[in-house]
Amino acid sequence: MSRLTLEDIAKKAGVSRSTVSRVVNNHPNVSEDVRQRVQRVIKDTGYRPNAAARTLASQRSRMIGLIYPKTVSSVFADPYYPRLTQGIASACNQNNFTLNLFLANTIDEEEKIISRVLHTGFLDGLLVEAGQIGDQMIHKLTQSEIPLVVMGRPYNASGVNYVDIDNVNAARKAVNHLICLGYDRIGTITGPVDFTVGIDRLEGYRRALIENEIEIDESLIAYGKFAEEDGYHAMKILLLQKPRAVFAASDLIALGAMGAVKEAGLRIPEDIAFVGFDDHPQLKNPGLELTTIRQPVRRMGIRLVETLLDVIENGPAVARSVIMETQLIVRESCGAKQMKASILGSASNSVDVTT
Amino acid sequence: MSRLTLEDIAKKAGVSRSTVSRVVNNHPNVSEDVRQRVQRVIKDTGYRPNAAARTLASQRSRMIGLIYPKTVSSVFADPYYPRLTQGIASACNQNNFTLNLFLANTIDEEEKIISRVLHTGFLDGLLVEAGQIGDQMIHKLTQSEIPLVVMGRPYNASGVNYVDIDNVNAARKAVNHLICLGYDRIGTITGPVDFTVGIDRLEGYRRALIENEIEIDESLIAYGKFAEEDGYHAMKILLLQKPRAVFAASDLIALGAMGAVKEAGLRIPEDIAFVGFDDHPQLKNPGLELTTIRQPVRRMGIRLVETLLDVIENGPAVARSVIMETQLIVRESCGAKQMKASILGSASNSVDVTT
DNA sequence: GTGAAAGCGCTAACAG
DNA sequence: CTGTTAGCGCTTTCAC
Repeated sequence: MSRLTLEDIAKKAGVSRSTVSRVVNNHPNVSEDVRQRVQRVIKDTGYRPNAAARTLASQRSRMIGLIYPKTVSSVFADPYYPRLTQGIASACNQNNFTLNLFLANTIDEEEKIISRVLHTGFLDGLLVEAGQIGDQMIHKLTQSEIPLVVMGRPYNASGVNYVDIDNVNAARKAVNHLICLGYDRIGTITGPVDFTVGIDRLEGYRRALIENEIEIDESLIAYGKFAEEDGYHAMKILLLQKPRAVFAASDLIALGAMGAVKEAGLRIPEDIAFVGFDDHPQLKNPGLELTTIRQPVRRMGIRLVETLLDVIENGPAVARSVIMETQLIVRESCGAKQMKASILGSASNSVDVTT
Repeated sequence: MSRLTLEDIAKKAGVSRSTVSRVVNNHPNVSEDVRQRVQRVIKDTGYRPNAAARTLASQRSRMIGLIYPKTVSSVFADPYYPRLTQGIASACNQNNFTLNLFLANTIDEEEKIISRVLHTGFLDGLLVEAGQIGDQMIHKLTQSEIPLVVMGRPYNASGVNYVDIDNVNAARKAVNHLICLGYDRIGTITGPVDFTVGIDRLEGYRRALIENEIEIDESLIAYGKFAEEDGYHAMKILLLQKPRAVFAASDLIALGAMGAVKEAGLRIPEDIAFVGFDDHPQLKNPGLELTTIRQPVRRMGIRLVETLLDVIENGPAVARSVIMETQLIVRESCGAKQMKASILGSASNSVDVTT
């Protein structure tokens, strides 16, 4: 228990309370010897300032909130969120901030969280997952003055700070890779199209085809969410269209889809080639190395915090939008490695192209 | 912004600050009409008390901390932790507590977190993952007076509160199921044996064999961590011993191991039967339904919070240890369903046996 | 049942 | 460079 107060330290060091406060807060106006003396006492006694008192007096808590709306907290176990959360937590540690986690399961919980977070004033800033299109959470949060950064581009992005990747171009890059490898009948299994990320990756697929003057065949587009079983079921349907290659909007989708392909007795990539999206390290499938788009999830978490601290520090005058780089990681599932050198050459060009 | 203070509300309602405070805190000594009047004003103005001021004055913050030590935060993306965290977050919402998340990546971060959490006095209690055996985190935390509940039985459990399942008996139940089905040469792939959970599940495997007077063949024990690739690599080795059935200490291990089995051209369960551990819903493998031990991870999270609130409320006089129930879930991978009715009968007996 | 008053432990002017 | 002095907004005795 932090029974010790500033007063106690002041007494022991033979100075006033304010001087101790200055030392604790690294204020410049303290003579070197006094600083030393006070720091000694602090160290010897193990004194730590009381957080609540500090917050009350300074109106800053060094706490930020991390909100996952109900539309995403149900899929919180998707490797994406833990990884992102790790990055966020890491950056908080780095900057001596404390992270408050809010997972909303129901619309009621969302309301409760919003009201708590906005009005009790114990948070310096807020990180919110973009969530489903039409979700009112972000809208409500922007009404208030609290510094806010959104994870993922919100549907109506005007004036709100966010950190994201360029999903359209990343997906385009993935599909272009398949086109470069010479495949025809390239299909896709989409993510949820009521999230910008799902829409954007589908849009990227379309653009790649259009750019290469390939007609878009709607029957080669199967709709899913991001989960493994979505991939499995969507692939079952897609198989009827006999695609030669598939761009899956997430690694999890790719995993499920590849399961369906194997079940059908087909080989990967000889019969159907795959490119996924995410490159989650923990999804390493030892049997089949997945070609995929790597997004720097952990670093995005760090960047989110840094952006938020910037807003907290320097005000919200300009809206920040940070776009992180992605990278095509070529492994076995796309068939590039099996192909002859000449094609490999043109394919490996795309490896280093970042959005 | 919570520009409004108690004072403002008091003025508007024509009462004193203390009365408003009483209303806010549901104190009994307020006449009904005054209570009504004050509540009206609060509602109309949208007043919310300032959290820092409250904490400072009352010495209670309604915040609890959730700490993942460095030995587990690296595997935070294992579905177990997100699920547990969901349960914890949900219970916090339920009880109007705020959750502070601490993920330690390095030993330095651990130190920093401990010191912050113990001495700045802004937390009413603490939840800590048990972590690796020999980890000093819990030891350090128990030194302080702060209410503490550990997730998973700590290695030296004397006097510390914890919530866990009975890993030994759950594993025993799983292996017994395989024995009942008539398999010989039952192997296991363990979890990390520097965690109590890894040790306990291995112990359960051993006990089941001993109980049934089956000699333990150490070459049928392959050591892994909990990850999918551990399962894959361990199985590669185990295959040389030609096991007829395998108890995997986690679903992820089972997944990886089954991949290796398929790669070897063997069938599940006809050639090798499997039982896993966890029953993570998001790991539904559409190709092969895994027989496994279900542990109520989300409910464990809820229970952790409830136990902690109990300690906060009623003091640490008695040490709480809560053991949650587990359940054997019979699906395809163990081969029970393919077997003839008589054997099925005896097997299904074990289905409802809970620890 | 209600109000007055004294802090909770700290920060931040303001003098000096 | 240092000390004094007000608060930050709330809870909580203690009188009445």
